[in-house]
Amino acid sequence: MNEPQHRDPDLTRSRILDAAFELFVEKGFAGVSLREIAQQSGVTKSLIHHHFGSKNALWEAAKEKAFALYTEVQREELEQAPLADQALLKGGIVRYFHFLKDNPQVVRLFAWTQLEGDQSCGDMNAELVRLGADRVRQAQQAGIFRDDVNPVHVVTTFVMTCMQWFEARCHHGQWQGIGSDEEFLDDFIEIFMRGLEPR
Amino acid sequence: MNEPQHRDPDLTRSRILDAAFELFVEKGFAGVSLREIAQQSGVTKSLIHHHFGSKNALWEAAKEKAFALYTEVQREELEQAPLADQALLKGGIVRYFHFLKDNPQVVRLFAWTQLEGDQSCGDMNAELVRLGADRVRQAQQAGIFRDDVNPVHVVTTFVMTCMQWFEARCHHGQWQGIGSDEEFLDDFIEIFMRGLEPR
DNA sequence: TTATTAACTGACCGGTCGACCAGTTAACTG
DNA sequence: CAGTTAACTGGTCGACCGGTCAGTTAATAA
Repeated sequence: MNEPQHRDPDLTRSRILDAAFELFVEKGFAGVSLREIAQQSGVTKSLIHHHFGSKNALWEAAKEKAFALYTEVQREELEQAPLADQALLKGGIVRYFHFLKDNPQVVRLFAWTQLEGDQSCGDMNAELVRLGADRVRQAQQAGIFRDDVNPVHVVTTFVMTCMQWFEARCHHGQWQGIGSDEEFLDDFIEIFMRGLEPR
Repeated sequence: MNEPQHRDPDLTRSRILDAAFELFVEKGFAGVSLREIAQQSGVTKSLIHHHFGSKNALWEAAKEKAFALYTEVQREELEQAPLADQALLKGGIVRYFHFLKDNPQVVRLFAWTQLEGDQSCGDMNAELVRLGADRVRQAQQAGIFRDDVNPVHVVTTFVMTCMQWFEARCHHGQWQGIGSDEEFLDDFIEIFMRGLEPR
């Protein structure tokens, strides 16, 4: 039987990273102090420097953690067999929407990096958008989508709407007459998919 | 002829507010110090406290400045005579898009407040959305738009897409195959308007 | 001209920031 | 077992934070 270890650098590292991730998502880079992260993760401030070097490096690590999950899930989705009919394309949108709903931290971290002007995660998205645009192009060639619009713009519209829905929740949450996540998604898909139908 | 005044409190106030606005838009509330604002506006830090009381109050004043412009322009737009045909509705979207393009600071300040969880400017938007939804409802009743979707969702989709386009510019700016502002707007309107056509 | 008000200054406050470092201790290696 | 490495601690650094205050100066009202 393994005796309980007094030291576990991997665990320590991940506890720091988890706490940093949570706090950065909540308040952004400038809004969080290393002392806060140290307290929340139950380690000393010096240990953070020991494991990550600086606040900036920790921030980069937190972003990487979030976007690794995002990239992995989306690439897996996009590298499946081409979606042959409208119902499957619709399913792709629904799954993307629910991924964001289940991972609101990713959405917030995206937003923080956007405001920072950080291009790195835009670059990371670039390949996913390329794959998505390929899918749209296939659907256009198959006659499922109209072919007089830029496939990249189709993907962009759909991605941005889903992102902004969750990012702006605190804004539109109080609007009179607005529906639930699912009701909004239904209406958006209705409009979006019909707008993409060939004449 | 007026002799040049040695003191001009109104000018001082507005110079502070302008500098604060610019810096808050750039870096957010937590990312800006009063010393920075003092330096940029050419006044002493104490004067900022004299005119605004605290950093928080200055932040509120900066938000108010941005959103006053936004609200005024949009209300004016929405209180015109009801838009009777598709071309006019399309024109409303185009004007909104270009307003955001011409006032990127407003978009960024919206984004900062969203991440802060500030509901006040969501509330401010609420009335505009109500007016917009009324317009959509009128178009539905006139048979210009399909009537099987929630009018609030129509407005929300359109507002969010325009907002996110400019907010996420640093992300999608590098994507391969993406078009200019105008090309994206054309495609979005194409999809969105056709998606709203009655069967 | 004088009194009052308010714009404005510079110094200073306690507190927090990220970073650094010398020293300690536990785990690993040969 | 001794020797090396690295995880970990506590204390400290200079810089900067938002805010306060006593004092000065310019505009204004009586």
